[in-house]
Amino acid sequence: MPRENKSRYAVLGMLSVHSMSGYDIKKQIEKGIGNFWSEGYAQIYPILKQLEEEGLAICEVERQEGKPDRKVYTITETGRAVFMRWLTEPIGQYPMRIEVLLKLFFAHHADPAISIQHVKRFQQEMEKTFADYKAQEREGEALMKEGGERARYQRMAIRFGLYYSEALLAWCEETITELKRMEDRQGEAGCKRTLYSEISKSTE
Amino acid sequence: MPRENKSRYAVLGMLSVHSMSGYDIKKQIEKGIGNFWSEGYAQIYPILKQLEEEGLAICEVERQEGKPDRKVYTITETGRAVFMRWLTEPIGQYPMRIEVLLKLFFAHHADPAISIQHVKRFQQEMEKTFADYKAQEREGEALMKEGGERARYQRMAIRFGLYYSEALLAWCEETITELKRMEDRQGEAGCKRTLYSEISKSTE
DNA sequence: GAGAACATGTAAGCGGTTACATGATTAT
DNA sequence: ATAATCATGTAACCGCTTACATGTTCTC
Repeated sequence: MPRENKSRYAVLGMLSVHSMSGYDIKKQIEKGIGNFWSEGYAQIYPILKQLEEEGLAICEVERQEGKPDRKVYTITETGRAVFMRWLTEPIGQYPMRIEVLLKLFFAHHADPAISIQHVKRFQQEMEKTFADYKAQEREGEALMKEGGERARYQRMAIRFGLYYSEALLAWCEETITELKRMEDRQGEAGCKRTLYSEISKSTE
Repeated sequence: MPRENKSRYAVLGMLSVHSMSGYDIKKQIEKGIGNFWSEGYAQIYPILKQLEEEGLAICEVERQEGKPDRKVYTITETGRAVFMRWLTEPIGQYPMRIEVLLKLFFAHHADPAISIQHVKRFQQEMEKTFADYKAQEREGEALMKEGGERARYQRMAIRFGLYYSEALLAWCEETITELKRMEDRQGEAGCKRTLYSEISKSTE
């Protein structure tokens, strides 16, 4: 089976909540699911056009003063049906590609200091991610009290992010500690690491 | 800047460890970094050809009896230099696309039972991932005692997987519990969920 | 006899990113 | 002045997956 286009469903999903323009969709994706999903205009606009052609959404032009026209898209019943079909379909497993790990896997070729840099950068990213999710959690709590069903589901996605980023922050600390230990040991031995020299290690 | 081809570096990385054929590379990637990286033959073979053309690897044909010929590739010094440049370059952040979360985010349109299915499937995947990493950890311990520097780095990647999958397994349990609670509450109220009906909730 | 493992590739086509193109208004 | 926000799009290009193509040997 040919793999299906998930971007379509992200766009359709946004339209299932509110009618909006391509520009809005981008903003909403960034705000709502930006931590685990992203779409560019170069994806969104062609998809919207296509959805209209297929009768899954209709488009109305909204004139504005002092601002460009907006093309507001509304999901149709067919659109909702198609979206629901995707929503109920079982998920497929996604292949991951984690660049830090790829570099770490081959890092014995280089100085540990290089790896420390990589992991620290990843750590910064995770800290940002964690903070984002925390902020979203606080925001979400207000909505939860209003008794929104939707807020409950969104909270689950946020909790995912919290579990995820917290765990990986712990990994970063552990790993940086270990890398520093390796760096020290190397310093003691007076060995400088290059691609072609393998340091001889004394088994402690 | 145009984004660079990471698959090239995965292949080059494998060659930096041992000379091998495209077939071997596939196997080694699956075995060694399969949990966080994957490449298909349709990537590997053209890359190898290209690497040879660029002088980053050389190819020797090895004749075998009863088996097809093997084209064994060996990394050149230029190849190592190019690989090292990538290895020392800072990592870029990767955009994630997690399908479960996308579905969960819009799941208020559907019955909680659907979400339970999705999360359970994800849970199964994570259990497999966790078991894989655990097995790799045990294997790795043997190598660690031999005092391999490389084994230390590989262990860090494995630890990443353990932190990662353990955290997400915890999330799965929490989420399934919550979803079941929502399912029960819905059953009590006698409401059936469709796209167009919003259930009214009594604030407890 | 069927299927897995060994071994190397190509072609088609979608998916996704980057860069380009345009143009008005508002805030610093 | 300069940058940011609002707003919509296109073109080119690469990455990556899927499917196709071929042929032998060994195992069940």
